[in-house]
Amino acid sequence: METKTFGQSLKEMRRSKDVTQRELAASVGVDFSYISKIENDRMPPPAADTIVKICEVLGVPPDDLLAMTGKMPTQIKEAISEKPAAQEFLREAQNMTLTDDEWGALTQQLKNLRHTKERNR
Amino acid sequence: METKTFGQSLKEMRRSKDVTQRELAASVGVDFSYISKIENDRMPPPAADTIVKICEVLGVPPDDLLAMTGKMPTQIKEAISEKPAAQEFLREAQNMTLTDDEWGALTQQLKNLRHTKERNR
DNA sequence: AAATGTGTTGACATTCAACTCAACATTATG
DNA sequence: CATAATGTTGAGTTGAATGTCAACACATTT
Repeated sequence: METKTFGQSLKEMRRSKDVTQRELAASVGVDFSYISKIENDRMPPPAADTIVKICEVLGVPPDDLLAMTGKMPTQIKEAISEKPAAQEFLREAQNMTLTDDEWGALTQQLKNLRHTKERNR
Repeated sequence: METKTFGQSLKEMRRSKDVTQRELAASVGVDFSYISKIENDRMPPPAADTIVKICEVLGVPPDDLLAMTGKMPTQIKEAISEKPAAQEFLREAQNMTLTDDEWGALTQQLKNLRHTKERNR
């Protein structure tokens, strides 16, 4: 399974929206040459927040690109930073080295959590 | 509820173990003046990995100090970076802005997850 | 072919976290 | 008090992340 690079993915996304590097760069607020380098994998992927902006401009969800880089948007990072309970959860999870399936199960339970609450109102 | 600062906590921990700043610094591998600044909150808390080392030297679990700083050890960060499933979970959790109680519930379910598995073996 | 739009490249700039170094101040001990 | 041990402070350093700028190349249109 040949996985696409970050740059390749971005280039495809941008072209599919019929946007030039300069247009994208201007909207995002970076230099257009930077977009070029990213698309050709001459530089590492941009900061998480920049990725989010790029995706906003292109009108696509940032999840895929973010996942490729292993970066987390500032917003999410901060939310976790402020929550000791969340950190404890993560440390536990780390200790247990969860599988993807197990993470999936937890995501499901996350949703159930709220649904249960709804029912209890 | 007057919460202790990071520096205050560290200073107490260190003194309770009867260790000097220089001793601690040497064992951890930083300059002793840095320890001083941290203890007096003249500088922000050190990197997560340094906090962990400090706690190892002092023989205490790093969890409390880490929680105060909102930082995550490299090891944990990397583990998450490599797990898209974990990132998806975190994004979901972020969208839902979980309460501490809800995080607690999830931590509990995290443990159940494994217990269930054990039973199923 | 000239001008214009678009993409690429190399060198350099900026910012920030996380420290170090040298000097001085304070506290404890003989 | 003298000396050593310990702690404090201000200025500077270092490396990584995240870009910018200027120059050039290529492709397209007029």
